[in-house]
Amino acid sequence: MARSPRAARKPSRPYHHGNLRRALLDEALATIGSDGVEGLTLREIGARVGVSRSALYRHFADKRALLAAVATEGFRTLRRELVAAWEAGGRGRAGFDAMGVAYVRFSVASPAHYRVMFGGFIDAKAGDADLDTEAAGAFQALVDALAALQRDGLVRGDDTLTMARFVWANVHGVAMLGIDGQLRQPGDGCGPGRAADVDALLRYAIERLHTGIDRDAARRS
Amino acid sequence: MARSPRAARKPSRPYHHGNLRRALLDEALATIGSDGVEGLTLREIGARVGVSRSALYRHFADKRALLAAVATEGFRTLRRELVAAWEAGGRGRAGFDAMGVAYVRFSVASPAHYRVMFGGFIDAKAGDADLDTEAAGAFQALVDALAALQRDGLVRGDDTLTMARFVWANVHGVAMLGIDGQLRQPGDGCGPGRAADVDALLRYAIERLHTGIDRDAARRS
DNA sequence: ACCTGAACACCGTTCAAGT
DNA sequence: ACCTGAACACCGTTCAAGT
Repeated sequence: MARSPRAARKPSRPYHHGNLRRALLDEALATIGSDGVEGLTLREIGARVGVSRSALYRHFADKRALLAAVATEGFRTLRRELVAAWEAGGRGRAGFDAMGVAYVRFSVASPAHYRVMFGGFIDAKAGDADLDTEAAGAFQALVDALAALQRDGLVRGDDTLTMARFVWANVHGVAMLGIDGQLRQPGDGCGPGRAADVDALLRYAIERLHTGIDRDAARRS
Repeated sequence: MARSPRAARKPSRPYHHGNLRRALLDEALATIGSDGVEGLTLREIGARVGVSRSALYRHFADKRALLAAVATEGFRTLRRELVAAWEAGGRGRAGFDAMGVAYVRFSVASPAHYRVMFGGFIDAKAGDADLDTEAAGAFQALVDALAALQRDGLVRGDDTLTMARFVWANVHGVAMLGIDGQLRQPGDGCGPGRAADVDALLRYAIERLHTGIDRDAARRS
Protein backbone atom coordinates (compact mmCIF):
# COMPACT_ATOMS: atom_id res chain seq x y z
CA MET A 1 0.00 0.00 0.00
CA ALA A 2 2.73 2.50 0.93
CA ARG A 3 3.52 3.69 -2.54
CA SER A 4 3.91 7.35 -1.60
CA PRO A 5 6.28 8.75 -4.22
CA ARG A 6 7.58 11.74 -2.34
CA ALA A 7 6.44 10.99 1.17
CA ALA A 8 10.01 10.20 2.11
CA ARG A 9 10.54 13.95 2.26
CA LYS A 10 8.27 14.22 5.22
CA PRO A 11 10.02 14.88 8.49
CA SER A 12 8.87 12.79 11.42
CA ARG A 13 5.86 14.81 12.53
CA PRO A 14 4.74 18.24 11.35
CA TYR A 15 2.40 18.49 14.27
CA HIS A 16 -0.50 16.21 14.78
CA HIS A 17 -0.57 13.76 11.94
CA GLY A 18 2.11 12.10 9.87
CA ASN A 19 0.17 11.69 6.66
CA LEU A 20 -3.20 13.29 7.13
CA ARG A 21 -4.21 13.02 3.48
CA ARG A 22 -3.78 9.28 3.55
CA ALA A 23 -5.59 8.96 6.87
CA LEU A 24 -8.54 11.04 5.66
CA LEU A 25 -8.78 9.01 2.49
CA ASP A 26 -8.71 5.72 4.38
CA GLU A 27 -11.36 6.94 6.77
CA ALA A 28 -13.53 8.11 3.88
CA LEU A 29 -13.19 4.71 2.25
CA ALA A 30 -14.15 2.95 5.46
CA THR A 31 -17.13 5.25 6.05
CA ILE A 32 -18.39 4.83 2.50
CA GLY A 33 -18.06 1.09 2.88
CA SER A 34 -20.12 1.01 6.04
CA ASP A 35 -22.55 3.91 5.64
CA GLY A 36 -22.61 4.58 1.90
CA VAL A 37 -21.88 7.83 0.13
CA GLU A 38 -24.90 9.52 1.66
CA GLY A 39 -23.51 8.86 5.11
CA LEU A 40 -20.19 10.51 4.50
CA THR A 41 -19.71 13.88 6.17
CA LEU A 42 -16.46 15.80 6.24
CA ARG A 43 -16.98 16.72 9.84
CA GLU A 44 -17.18 13.14 10.98
CA ILE A 45 -14.24 12.10 8.85
CA GLY A 46 -12.19 14.74 10.59
CA ALA A 47 -13.48 13.78 14.00
CA ARG A 48 -12.74 10.11 13.42
CA VAL A 49 -9.20 10.87 12.36
CA GLY A 50 -8.86 13.14 15.37
CA VAL A 51 -8.46 16.44 13.59
CA SER A 52 -10.35 19.68 13.21
CA ARG A 53 -13.10 19.76 10.64
CA SER A 54 -11.31 22.32 8.55
CA ALA A 55 -7.99 20.50 8.46
CA LEU A 56 -9.25 18.48 5.53
CA TYR A 57 -9.23 21.51 3.28
CA ARG A 58 -5.46 21.61 3.42
CA HIS A 59 -5.42 18.36 1.45
CA PHE A 60 -8.62 18.37 -0.60
CA ALA A 61 -10.20 21.33 -2.34
CA ASP A 62 -13.68 20.28 -1.25
CA LYS A 63 -15.91 17.30 -0.69
CA ARG A 64 -16.04 16.47 -4.36
CA ALA A 65 -12.26 16.37 -4.55
CA LEU A 66 -12.24 13.86 -1.71
CA LEU A 67 -14.78 11.74 -3.55
CA ALA A 68 -12.72 12.01 -6.70
CA ALA A 69 -9.74 10.68 -4.76
CA VAL A 70 -11.89 7.82 -3.48
CA ALA A 71 -12.95 7.04 -7.04
CA THR A 72 -9.35 7.18 -8.20
CA GLU A 73 -8.39 4.56 -5.67
CA GLY A 74 -11.30 2.46 -6.80
CA PHE A 75 -10.15 2.48 -10.42
CA ARG A 76 -6.63 1.60 -9.35
CA THR A 77 -7.86 -1.39 -7.34
CA LEU A 78 -10.18 -2.42 -10.14
CA ARG A 79 -7.40 -2.32 -12.70
CA ARG A 80 -5.16 -4.46 -10.50
CA GLU A 81 -7.86 -7.06 -10.04
CA LEU A 82 -8.73 -7.11 -13.72
CA VAL A 83 -5.12 -7.62 -14.75
CA ALA A 84 -4.64 -10.27 -12.07
CA ALA A 85 -7.68 -12.19 -13.33
CA TRP A 86 -6.55 -11.90 -16.94
CA GLU A 87 -3.12 -13.24 -16.16
CA ALA A 88 -4.25 -15.94 -13.76
CA GLY A 89 -6.70 -17.07 -16.41
CA GLY A 90 -3.95 -17.60 -18.94
CA ARG A 91 -4.42 -14.47 -21.06
CA GLY A 92 -6.89 -16.26 -23.31
CA ARG A 93 -10.60 -16.66 -23.45
CA ALA A 94 -10.73 -18.06 -19.91
CA GLY A 95 -8.75 -15.06 -18.69
CA PHE A 96 -11.11 -12.73 -20.50
CA ASP A 97 -14.14 -14.28 -18.87
CA ALA A 98 -12.35 -14.17 -15.52
CA MET A 99 -11.99 -10.41 -15.95
CA GLY A 100 -15.74 -10.14 -16.20
CA VAL A 101 -16.13 -12.13 -13.02
CA ALA A 102 -13.52 -9.99 -11.27
CA TYR A 103 -15.24 -6.82 -12.39
CA VAL A 104 -18.64 -7.79 -11.06
CA ARG A 105 -17.07 -9.23 -7.94
CA PHE A 106 -15.49 -5.86 -7.19
CA SER A 107 -18.77 -4.00 -7.63
CA VAL A 108 -20.69 -6.45 -5.46
CA ALA A 109 -18.02 -6.46 -2.76
CA SER A 110 -17.85 -2.65 -2.62
CA PRO A 111 -21.12 -1.33 -3.98
CA ALA A 112 -20.85 2.10 -2.41
CA HIS A 113 -17.28 2.52 -3.59
CA TYR A 114 -18.35 1.43 -7.04
CA ARG A 115 -21.15 3.97 -7.00
CA VAL A 116 -18.74 6.77 -6.22
CA MET A 117 -16.84 5.78 -9.33
CA PHE A 118 -19.85 5.69 -11.63
CA GLY A 119 -22.72 7.38 -9.90
CA GLY A 120 -22.13 10.88 -11.22
CA PHE A 121 -20.89 12.26 -7.92
CA ILE A 122 -17.82 13.64 -9.60
CA ASP A 123 -18.71 15.46 -12.75
CA ALA A 124 -16.63 14.94 -15.86
CA LYS A 125 -16.10 18.68 -16.17
CA ALA A 126 -13.90 18.73 -13.09
CA GLY A 127 -11.17 17.01 -15.05
CA ASP A 128 -9.20 15.47 -12.20
CA ALA A 129 -5.99 14.32 -13.85
CA ASP A 130 -5.29 11.36 -11.54
CA LEU A 131 -8.88 10.18 -11.83
CA ASP A 132 -8.82 10.33 -15.60
CA THR A 133 -5.54 8.46 -15.69
CA GLU A 134 -6.68 5.65 -13.42
CA ALA A 135 -10.08 5.32 -15.07
CA ALA A 136 -8.41 5.13 -18.47
CA GLY A 137 -5.96 2.58 -17.09
CA ALA A 138 -8.69 0.26 -15.88
CA PHE A 139 -10.43 0.48 -19.23
CA GLN A 140 -7.14 -0.11 -21.02
CA ALA A 141 -6.77 -3.44 -19.24
CA LEU A 142 -9.94 -4.53 -21.00
CA VAL A 143 -8.83 -3.12 -24.34
CA ASP A 144 -5.52 -4.93 -24.12
CA ALA A 145 -7.15 -8.24 -23.33
CA LEU A 146 -9.60 -7.85 -26.16
CA ALA A 147 -6.80 -6.99 -28.59
CA ALA A 148 -5.01 -10.17 -27.56
CA LEU A 149 -8.13 -12.23 -28.28
CA GLN A 150 -8.38 -10.54 -31.65
CA ARG A 151 -4.78 -11.39 -32.44
CA ASP A 152 -5.54 -15.02 -31.66
CA GLY A 153 -8.60 -14.94 -33.89
CA LEU A 154 -10.94 -15.72 -31.02
CA VAL A 155 -13.21 -12.72 -31.40
CA ARG A 156 -14.34 -10.56 -34.26
CA GLY A 157 -12.04 -8.04 -35.85
CA ASP A 158 -14.31 -5.08 -35.06
CA ASP A 159 -12.93 -1.78 -33.87
CA THR A 160 -11.29 -2.71 -30.58
CA LEU A 161 -12.32 0.43 -28.73
CA THR A 162 -15.99 0.12 -29.62
CA MET A 163 -15.88 -3.57 -28.85
CA ALA A 164 -14.30 -2.93 -25.46
CA ARG A 165 -16.98 -0.37 -24.68
CA PHE A 166 -19.64 -2.92 -25.49
CA VAL A 167 -18.07 -5.47 -23.19
CA TRP A 168 -17.70 -2.82 -20.51
CA ALA A 169 -21.35 -1.85 -20.86
CA ASN A 170 -22.23 -5.50 -20.35
CA VAL A 171 -20.38 -6.03 -17.11
CA HIS A 172 -21.22 -2.53 -15.93
CA GLY A 173 -24.89 -3.20 -16.56
CA VAL A 174 -24.81 -6.49 -14.70
CA ALA A 175 -22.95 -4.86 -11.83
CA MET A 176 -25.35 -1.93 -11.55
CA LEU A 177 -28.46 -4.08 -11.68
CA GLY A 178 -26.90 -6.35 -9.09
CA ILE A 179 -25.98 -3.71 -6.54
CA ASP A 180 -29.18 -1.78 -7.14
CA GLY A 181 -31.36 -4.61 -5.93
CA GLN A 182 -33.06 -4.93 -9.31
CA LEU A 183 -32.43 -8.65 -9.45
CA ARG A 184 -34.44 -9.49 -6.39
CA GLN A 185 -36.75 -12.42 -6.78
CA PRO A 186 -40.20 -12.37 -5.17
CA GLY A 187 -38.93 -14.65 -2.43
CA ASP A 188 -35.69 -12.81 -1.72
CA GLY A 189 -37.01 -10.60 1.03
CA CYS A 190 -35.35 -7.24 1.42
CA GLY A 191 -31.90 -5.93 0.70
CA PRO A 192 -29.92 -6.05 -2.52
CA GLY A 193 -30.06 -8.99 -4.85
CA ARG A 194 -28.46 -12.10 -3.49
CA ALA A 195 -24.99 -12.83 -4.75
CA ALA A 196 -26.42 -15.97 -6.29
CA ASP A 197 -28.72 -13.94 -8.53
CA VAL A 198 -25.87 -11.76 -9.71
CA ASP A 199 -23.68 -14.79 -10.35
CA ALA A 200 -26.38 -16.53 -12.36
CA LEU A 201 -26.94 -13.47 -14.52
CA LEU A 202 -23.21 -12.93 -14.91
CA ARG A 203 -22.63 -16.50 -16.05
CA TYR A 204 -25.43 -16.21 -18.57
CA ALA A 205 -24.20 -12.79 -19.72
CA ILE A 206 -20.70 -14.09 -20.40
CA GLU A 207 -22.09 -16.94 -22.51
CA ARG A 208 -24.36 -14.71 -24.53
CA LEU A 209 -21.71 -12.04 -24.85
CA HIS A 210 -19.77 -14.57 -26.88
CA THR A 211 -22.56 -16.07 -28.97
CA GLY A 212 -25.43 -13.56 -28.91
CA ILE A 213 -29.09 -14.14 -28.25
CA ASP A 214 -30.28 -15.00 -31.77
CA ARG A 215 -31.08 -18.54 -32.78
CA ASP A 216 -28.48 -19.81 -35.16
CA ALA A 217 -31.14 -20.10 -37.87
CA ALA A 218 -31.93 -16.43 -37.49
CA ARG A 219 -28.35 -15.18 -37.80
CA ARG A 220 -27.67 -12.53 -40.38
CA SER A 221 -23.89 -12.43 -40.64
CA MET B 1 -38.66 25.42 -20.69
CA ALA B 2 -42.24 26.39 -19.79
CA ARG B 3 -43.71 23.01 -20.52
CA SER B 4 -46.50 23.23 -17.94
CA PRO B 5 -49.38 21.28 -19.40
CA ARG B 6 -52.04 22.13 -16.90
CA ALA B 7 -50.22 24.61 -14.68
CA ALA B 8 -52.96 27.18 -15.08
CA ARG B 9 -53.15 26.95 -11.29
CA LYS B 10 -50.71 29.69 -10.37
CA PRO B 11 -52.73 32.87 -9.65
CA SER B 12 -52.89 34.62 -6.28
CA ARG B 13 -52.50 32.45 -3.25
CA PRO B 14 -55.45 30.70 -1.75
CA TYR B 15 -54.60 29.08 1.54
CA HIS B 16 -55.28 25.65 0.14
CA HIS B 17 -53.33 24.81 -2.94
CA GLY B 18 -55.29 23.04 -5.64
CA ASN B 19 -53.19 19.95 -6.04
CA LEU B 20 -50.04 20.53 -4.07
CA ARG B 21 -48.70 17.02 -4.40
CA ARG B 22 -48.79 17.18 -8.17
CA ALA B 23 -47.28 20.68 -8.19
CA LEU B 24 -44.43 19.66 -5.89
CA LEU B 25 -43.72 16.61 -8.01
CA ASP B 26 -43.67 18.63 -11.23
CA GLU B 27 -41.38 21.21 -9.68
CA ALA B 28 -39.07 18.48 -8.41
CA LEU B 29 -38.92 16.94 -11.88
CA ALA B 30 -38.12 20.30 -13.44
CA THR B 31 -35.44 21.08 -10.85
CA ILE B 32 -33.82 17.67 -11.26
CA GLY B 33 -33.83 18.16 -15.00
CA SER B 34 -32.08 21.50 -14.80
CA ASP B 35 -29.90 21.21 -11.69
CA GLY B 36 -29.55 17.48 -11.15
CA VAL B 37 -30.41 15.51 -8.03
CA GLU B 38 -27.73 17.23 -6.02
CA GLY B 39 -29.35 20.58 -6.68
CA LEU B 40 -32.74 19.58 -5.36
CA THR B 41 -33.68 21.07 -1.99
CA LEU B 42 -37.06 20.77 -0.41
CA ARG B 43 -36.97 24.38 0.68
CA GLU B 44 -36.57 25.68 -2.85
CA ILE B 45 -39.19 23.33 -4.21
CA GLY B 46 -41.62 24.75 -1.71
CA ALA B 47 -40.57 28.32 -2.44
CA ARG B 48 -40.95 27.82 -6.16
CA VAL B 49 -44.42 26.39 -5.78
CA GLY B 50 -45.24 29.26 -3.44
CA VAL B 51 -45.76 27.32 -0.29
CA SER B 52 -44.15 26.99 3.12
CA ARG B 53 -41.17 24.67 3.38
CA SER B 54 -42.97 22.32 5.68
CA ALA B 55 -46.11 22.01 3.56
CA LEU B 56 -44.39 19.30 1.59
CA TYR B 57 -44.46 16.94 4.53
CA ARG B 58 -48.22 16.71 4.29
CA HIS B 59 -47.79 14.88 0.97
CA PHE B 60 -44.43 13.12 1.20
CA ALA B 61 -42.97 11.44 4.24
CA ASP B 62 -39.52 12.87 3.57
CA LYS B 63 -37.10 13.76 0.82
CA ARG B 64 -36.55 10.15 -0.13
CA ALA B 65 -40.28 9.61 -0.58
CA LEU B 66 -40.34 12.55 -2.98
CA LEU B 67 -37.44 11.04 -4.92
CA ALA B 68 -39.23 7.69 -4.96
CA ALA B 69 -42.25 9.40 -6.49
CA VAL B 70 -39.97 11.00 -9.08
CA ALA B 71 -38.51 7.60 -9.89
CA THR B 72 -41.98 6.09 -10.13
CA GLU B 73 -42.94 8.64 -12.74
CA GLY B 74 -39.75 7.87 -14.59
CA PHE B 75 -40.54 4.16 -14.81
CA ARG B 76 -44.04 4.93 -15.99
CA THR B 77 -42.73 7.18 -18.77
CA LEU B 78 -40.09 4.65 -19.68
CA ARG B 79 -42.59 1.84 -19.96
CA ARG B 80 -44.83 3.92 -22.21
CA GLU B 81 -41.95 4.76 -24.52
CA LEU B 82 -40.74 1.17 -24.63
CA VAL B 83 -44.16 -0.15 -25.51
CA ALA B 84 -44.65 2.59 -28.11
CA ALA B 85 -41.32 1.70 -29.75
CA TRP B 86 -42.14 -1.99 -29.72
CA GLU B 87 -45.51 -1.46 -31.37
CA ALA B 88 -44.35 1.16 -33.85
CA GLY B 89 -41.55 -1.20 -34.82
CA GLY B 90 -44.00 -3.94 -35.73
CA ARG B 91 -43.62 -6.16 -32.64
CA GLY B 92 -40.80 -8.09 -34.29
CA ARG B 93 -37.06 -7.88 -34.29
CA ALA B 94 -37.15 -4.29 -35.54
CA GLY B 95 -39.50 -3.37 -32.73
CA PHE B 96 -37.22 -5.09 -30.25
CA ASP B 97 -34.22 -3.10 -31.42
CA ALA B 98 -36.32 0.06 -31.35
CA MET B 99 -36.99 -0.59 -27.67
CA GLY B 100 -33.26 -0.50 -27.04
CA VAL B 101 -33.00 2.79 -28.86
CA ALA B 102 -35.95 4.19 -26.94
CA TYR B 103 -34.42 3.08 -23.65
CA VAL B 104 -31.11 4.76 -24.25
CA ARG B 105 -32.83 7.80 -25.71
CA PHE B 106 -34.77 8.23 -22.49
CA SER B 107 -31.66 8.02 -20.34
CA VAL B 108 -29.73 10.46 -22.50
CA ALA B 109 -32.62 12.90 -22.68
CA SER B 110 -33.17 12.86 -18.89
CA PRO B 111 -29.91 11.72 -17.32
CA ALA B 112 -30.66 13.11 -13.89
CA HIS B 113 -34.12 11.60 -13.84
CA TYR B 114 -32.62 8.30 -14.94
CA ARG B 115 -30.08 8.49 -12.16
CA VAL B 116 -32.81 8.93 -9.56
CA MET B 117 -34.32 5.70 -10.85
CA PHE B 118 -31.09 3.69 -10.74
CA GLY B 119 -28.55 5.63 -8.69
CA GLY B 120 -29.37 4.09 -5.35
CA PHE B 121 -31.04 7.21 -3.97
CA ILE B 122 -34.06 5.18 -2.97
CA ASP B 123 -33.06 2.03 -1.20
CA ALA B 124 -34.77 -1.21 -2.05
CA LYS B 125 -35.60 -1.77 1.61
CA ALA B 126 -38.08 1.09 1.59
CA GLY B 127 -40.45 -1.03 -0.45
CA ASP B 128 -42.51 1.71 -2.06
CA ALA B 129 -45.44 -0.17 -3.58
CA ASP B 130 -46.06 2.21 -6.51
CA LEU B 131 -42.38 2.30 -7.33
CA ASP B 132 -42.08 -1.46 -7.33
CA THR B 133 -45.16 -1.77 -9.51
CA GLU B 134 -43.98 0.72 -12.12
CA ALA B 135 -40.43 -0.60 -12.19
CA ALA B 136 -41.73 -4.13 -12.65
CA GLY B 137 -44.06 -2.87 -15.37
CA ALA B 138 -41.24 -1.31 -17.38
CA PHE B 139 -39.23 -4.50 -17.11
CA GLN B 140 -42.26 -6.54 -18.08
CA ALA B 141 -42.48 -4.66 -21.39
CA LEU B 142 -39.07 -6.07 -22.21
CA VAL B 143 -39.97 -9.57 -21.03
CA ASP B 144 -43.13 -9.56 -23.15
CA ALA B 145 -41.29 -8.46 -26.27
CA LEU B 146 -38.62 -11.10 -25.74
CA ALA B 147 -41.24 -13.79 -25.24
CA ALA B 148 -42.83 -12.78 -28.55
CA LEU B 149 -39.48 -13.11 -30.32
CA GLN B 150 -39.07 -16.52 -28.74
CA ARG B 151 -42.48 -17.61 -29.98
CA ASP B 152 -41.47 -16.57 -33.47
CA GLY B 153 -38.22 -18.52 -33.18
CA LEU B 154 -36.11 -15.40 -33.62
CA VAL B 155 -34.11 -15.72 -30.43
CA ARG B 156 -32.89 -18.55 -28.29
CA GLY B 157 -35.24 -20.46 -26.07
CA ASP B 158 -33.35 -19.62 -22.88
CA ASP B 159 -35.14 -18.73 -19.69
CA THR B 160 -36.99 -15.56 -20.64
CA LEU B 161 -36.43 -13.77 -17.34
CA THR B 162 -32.69 -14.32 -17.35
CA MET B 163 -32.52 -13.39 -20.99
CA ALA B 164 -34.47 -10.18 -20.37
CA ARG B 165 -32.11 -9.30 -17.54
CA PHE B 166 -29.18 -9.75 -19.85
CA VAL B 167 -30.72 -7.46 -22.45
CA TRP B 168 -31.59 -4.97 -19.75
CA ALA B 169 -28.03 -5.01 -18.44
CA ASN B 170 -26.86 -4.26 -21.97
CA VAL B 171 -28.95 -1.16 -22.56
CA HIS B 172 -28.57 -0.09 -18.96
CA GLY B 173 -24.80 -0.33 -19.28
CA VAL B 174 -24.75 1.65 -22.50
CA ALA B 175 -27.02 4.26 -20.96
CA MET B 176 -24.93 4.61 -17.80
CA LEU B 177 -21.65 4.87 -19.65
CA GLY B 178 -23.22 7.41 -21.97
CA ILE B 179 -24.64 9.74 -19.34
CA ASP B 180 -21.59 9.35 -17.13
CA GLY B 181 -19.29 10.90 -19.71
CA GLN B 182 -17.26 7.71 -19.95
CA LEU B 183 -17.52 7.68 -23.73
CA ARG B 184 -15.73 10.96 -24.27
CA GLN B 185 -13.15 10.90 -26.96
CA PRO B 186 -9.90 12.84 -26.51
CA GLY B 187 -11.21 15.53 -28.82
CA ASP B 188 -14.65 15.86 -27.26
CA GLY B 189 -13.83 18.60 -24.85
CA CYS B 190 -15.79 18.66 -21.62
CA GLY B 191 -19.27 17.60 -20.70
CA PRO B 192 -20.92 14.23 -21.11
CA GLY B 193 -20.25 12.07 -24.11
CA ARG B 194 -21.71 13.43 -27.32
CA ALA B 195 -24.95 11.86 -28.41
CA ALA B 196 -23.10 10.60 -31.48
CA ASP B 197 -20.79 8.50 -29.28
CA VAL B 198 -23.70 6.96 -27.45
CA ASP B 199 -25.53 6.27 -30.69
CA ALA B 200 -22.52 4.60 -32.23
CA LEU B 201 -22.04 2.36 -29.21
CA LEU B 202 -25.74 1.59 -29.06
CA ARG B 203 -25.88 0.58 -32.72
CA TYR B 204 -22.90 -1.69 -32.23
CA ALA B 205 -24.31 -3.09 -29.01
CA ILE B 206 -27.60 -4.04 -30.66
CA GLU B 207 -25.73 -5.86 -33.45
CA ARG B 208 -23.51 -7.77 -31.08
CA LEU B 209 -26.34 -8.46 -28.69
CA HIS B 210 -27.84 -10.53 -31.47
CA THR B 211 -24.75 -12.27 -32.78
CA GLY B 212 -22.15 -12.08 -30.03
CA ILE B 213 -18.51 -11.07 -30.24
CA ASP B 214 -16.93 -14.43 -31.11
CA ARG B 215 -15.70 -15.17 -34.59
CA ASP B 216 -17.95 -17.72 -36.20
CA ALA B 217 -15.03 -20.15 -36.33
CA ALA B 218 -14.65 -19.91 -32.58
CA ARG B 219 -18.28 -20.56 -31.68
CA ARG B 220 -18.99 -23.31 -29.25
CA SER B 221 -22.68 -23.91 -29.53
C1' DA C 1 3.37 24.62 6.16
C1' DC C 2 -0.16 22.70 8.78
C1' DC C 3 -3.90 23.01 11.85
C1' DT C 4 -7.64 25.24 15.15
C1' DG C 5 -11.96 27.69 16.50
C1' DA C 6 -15.47 30.37 15.52
C1' DA C 7 -18.47 31.93 12.15
C1' DC C 8 -21.60 31.90 7.96
C1' DA C 9 -25.05 30.33 4.96
C1' DC C 10 -27.26 26.62 4.07
C1' DC C 11 -30.14 22.11 4.69
C1' DG C 12 -33.96 18.33 6.27
C1' DT C 13 -37.23 17.80 9.69
C1' DT C 14 -40.42 18.72 13.62
C1' DC C 15 -44.25 20.86 15.95
C1' DA C 16 -47.36 24.00 18.10
C1' DA C 17 -50.36 27.06 16.16
C1' DG C 18 -53.23 29.12 12.68
C1' DT C 19 -57.18 28.76 8.84
C1' DA D 1 -57.56 18.52 6.54
C1' DC D 2 -54.14 21.58 5.02
C1' DC D 3 -50.69 24.91 5.76
C1' DT D 4 -47.50 28.49 8.44
C1' DG D 5 -43.56 30.14 11.31
C1' DA D 6 -40.23 29.39 14.26
C1' DA D 7 -37.08 26.25 16.01
C1' DC D 8 -33.60 22.35 16.14
C1' DA D 9 -29.76 19.74 14.82
C1' DC D 10 -27.16 19.19 11.31
C1' DC D 11 -23.93 20.22 7.09
C1' DG D 12 -19.94 22.26 3.72
C1' DT D 13 -16.97 25.97 3.60
C1' DT D 14 -14.25 30.15 4.91
C1' DC D 15 -10.87 32.72 7.46
C1' DA D 16 -8.26 34.99 10.95
C1' DA D 17 -5.40 33.22 14.20
C1' DG D 18 -2.35 29.98 16.37
C1' DT D 19 2.01 26.61 16.29
